[in-house]
Amino acid sequence: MQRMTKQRSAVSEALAGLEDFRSAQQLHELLREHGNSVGLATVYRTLQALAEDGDVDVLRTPDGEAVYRRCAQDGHHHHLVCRSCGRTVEIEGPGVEAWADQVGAAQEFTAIQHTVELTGICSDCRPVGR
Amino acid sequence: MQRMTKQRSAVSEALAGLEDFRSAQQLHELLREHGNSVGLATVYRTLQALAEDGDVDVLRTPDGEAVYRRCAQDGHHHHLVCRSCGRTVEIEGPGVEAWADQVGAAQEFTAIQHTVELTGICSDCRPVGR
DNA sequence: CCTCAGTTTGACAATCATTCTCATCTGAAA
DNA sequence: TTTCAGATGAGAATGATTGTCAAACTGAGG
Repeated sequence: MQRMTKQRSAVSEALAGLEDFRSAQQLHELLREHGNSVGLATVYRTLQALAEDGDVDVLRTPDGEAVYRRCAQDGHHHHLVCRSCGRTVEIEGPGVEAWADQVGAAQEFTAIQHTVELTGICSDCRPVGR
Repeated sequence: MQRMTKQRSAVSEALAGLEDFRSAQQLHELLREHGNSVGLATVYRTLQALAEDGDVDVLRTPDGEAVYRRCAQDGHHHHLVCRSCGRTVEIEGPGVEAWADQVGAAQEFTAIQHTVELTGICSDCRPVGR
């Protein structure tokens, strides 16, 4: 059974106060700074549990680090990340959702989940003069 | 300047003979089995170089391992993977490609790249009786 | 074919995120 | 308050990936 411990709520609260993705290590550091000393292993365990319950989204940075963010209350969406400066824009994919379910059904797959991430070069990073 | 060495061509050849994604470790093992003894570090370096040149695609497995595949000559496509047994189906996303470019352009991003992966439970793994 | 400089290689050490271990602690039900 | 299964944390362990550096190799010239 899941218990409500101070460290578990501390992690949840930290996530609640953030808009974007953070790594387990960053969250751990953040908690320490705020006086909430929580073990690194516990941060990992808690994030894992939250991810399983669908309370947080997980994705991988290009270098393989896992980053977490509380599930957007404002609905499911995806990201467009600048490969140069890391600027992130949240986007919605009305068509993509439907497409994913449709494709899955056509292959006789159920419980379809999808990962869609876009990367590009943002206007600020585009070489000047063009 | 890039030189052509036997290990470099060995890696390329190994990739040429494969359809799906393999990790650096798997490729390393594969090469050893075929008598092409190549250092693990070299496999990593070569794959990195190939990825930079856009000759291979890289993506991350859910547990963070990097997997590589030669760039599909047969056109860009995505995967639908069974979360239970790992069975993989290749799928095409006519609409998704267009959607990605469109969304990117709307945000003033250029050189858009996208990652789209679907997971689900395949018919073989679905609980019987329903 | 022979030489030479700059590359590349490979064995092994070093990183680094994440997971495991296990003794100790704690929430919450009775 | 008692009780104990679930939870914690310090540190070890794991495993992929990268760094190190002397030795081997490639390719251009001669």
